[in-house]
Amino acid sequence: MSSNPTARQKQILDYIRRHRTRHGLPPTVREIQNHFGFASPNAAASHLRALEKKKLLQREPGSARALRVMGDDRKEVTAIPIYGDIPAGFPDTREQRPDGCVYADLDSLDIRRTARTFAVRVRGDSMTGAHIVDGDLVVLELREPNHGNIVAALIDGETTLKRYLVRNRRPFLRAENPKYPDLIPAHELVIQGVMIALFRKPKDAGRPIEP
Amino acid sequence: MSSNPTARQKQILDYIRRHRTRHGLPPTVREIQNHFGFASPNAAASHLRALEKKKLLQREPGSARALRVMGDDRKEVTAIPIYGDIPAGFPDTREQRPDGCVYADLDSLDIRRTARTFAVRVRGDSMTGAHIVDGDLVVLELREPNHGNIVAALIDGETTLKRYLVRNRRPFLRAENPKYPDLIPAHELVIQGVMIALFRKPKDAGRPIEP
DNA sequence: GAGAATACTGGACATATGTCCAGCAATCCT
DNA sequence: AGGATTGCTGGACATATGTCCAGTATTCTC
Repeated sequence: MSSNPTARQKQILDYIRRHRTRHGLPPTVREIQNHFGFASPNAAASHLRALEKKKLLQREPGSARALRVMGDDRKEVTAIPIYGDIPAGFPDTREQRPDGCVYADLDSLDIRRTARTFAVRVRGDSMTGAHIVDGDLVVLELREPNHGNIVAALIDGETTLKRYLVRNRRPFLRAENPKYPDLIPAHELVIQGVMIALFRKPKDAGRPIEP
Repeated sequence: MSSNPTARQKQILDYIRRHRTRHGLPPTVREIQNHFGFASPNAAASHLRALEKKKLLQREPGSARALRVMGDDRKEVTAIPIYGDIPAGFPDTREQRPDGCVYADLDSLDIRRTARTFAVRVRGDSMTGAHIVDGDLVVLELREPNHGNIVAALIDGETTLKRYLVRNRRPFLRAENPKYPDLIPAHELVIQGVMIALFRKPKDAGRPIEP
């Protein structure tokens, strides 16, 4: 019976979430009022009432800031392991040691829980034509690729990112960089994953000294 | 000057932590009082005062439940609001309506909790030279840009992504695409944010039909 | 066209909550 | 011995905060 929020109600929910992560606690009714410029606290309160009715929010009557956005606990943060170097035989062996993890929610990445997802740090310039550059973190899903997908493939014991193409029913790999030739697999094509997301943190994001 | 808590003060800190993870928000002074069986709220309040003095706790005077255990910045997922369209005057006006949120952990993005962070959906091809393409989600931080940073700037009432450069002490903007000329600001340069991360979910990440 | 839901304004009230003052006993420091 | 710190009791106050009532306008729904 939990219906969907209206556009306005979605904004309220987002504000509550944002306030919680920024300040460590949910906002008060009047903080919501001020943020949205309401003239009365009742405007905010009635939104909360509506959201509670829709079971999108839980409240504790009479208790300050006692707001709990439902489904936020369910908003699972997936830990995606980062493999700097993928050895042969992946993903059957379990000896890989992730160089860390990146955390993101399922909705943002459109990740299916059942899927095996991992990330690779991109090295080289073989995919600059697809605007994937050295240092990027590419999130991959373990599945069969479709024509045109960008995939991580195992070639000569090394993992590289290439575009997966099919011509005359024969799959081959193409680097998105004229410097590199197409790769026609001699025997078998080992696809380790299909790109579903990209994550970049510029190195030059220099920050001023903290005050 | 941050000394160590006494045994009792440690219990207080632990209770605050536990309450926060269990209920989603820190306790009130009187909730602490009741939990420890104090006869007066002042008993709890003076503990909080002592903890704040030792810099183990941060409080917001006059604000309910505004307790923050220091050094407790766990791996928390930040909700970053996505602004599809940023109106003039941002960020002073409060009329912005996020089109949603993207969630990521603080470590991945190197986000400071105090910083104001938001995201913009990239439109156009003005930054393809920097490998930022249409549809990308750019995470920005509200701060002064440095030479070479990629920034969101307000030009003619529209927000566009450009590289921020300084020559002869004069700042100007450069699109990373030869199609577009440099932008020398006539009067004032309105910088809305500095890029700290990029997030891409390929549209062509075609998936096979779910079983 | 009636009714419900949404999205508010405006004012008011009860209480939840942070804070302050005065005081007491025990412990630690020097 | 004396002062500072800790750990409380007891009472009180100001306000921060949740909540309620009445009313208006718009949009959606059937």
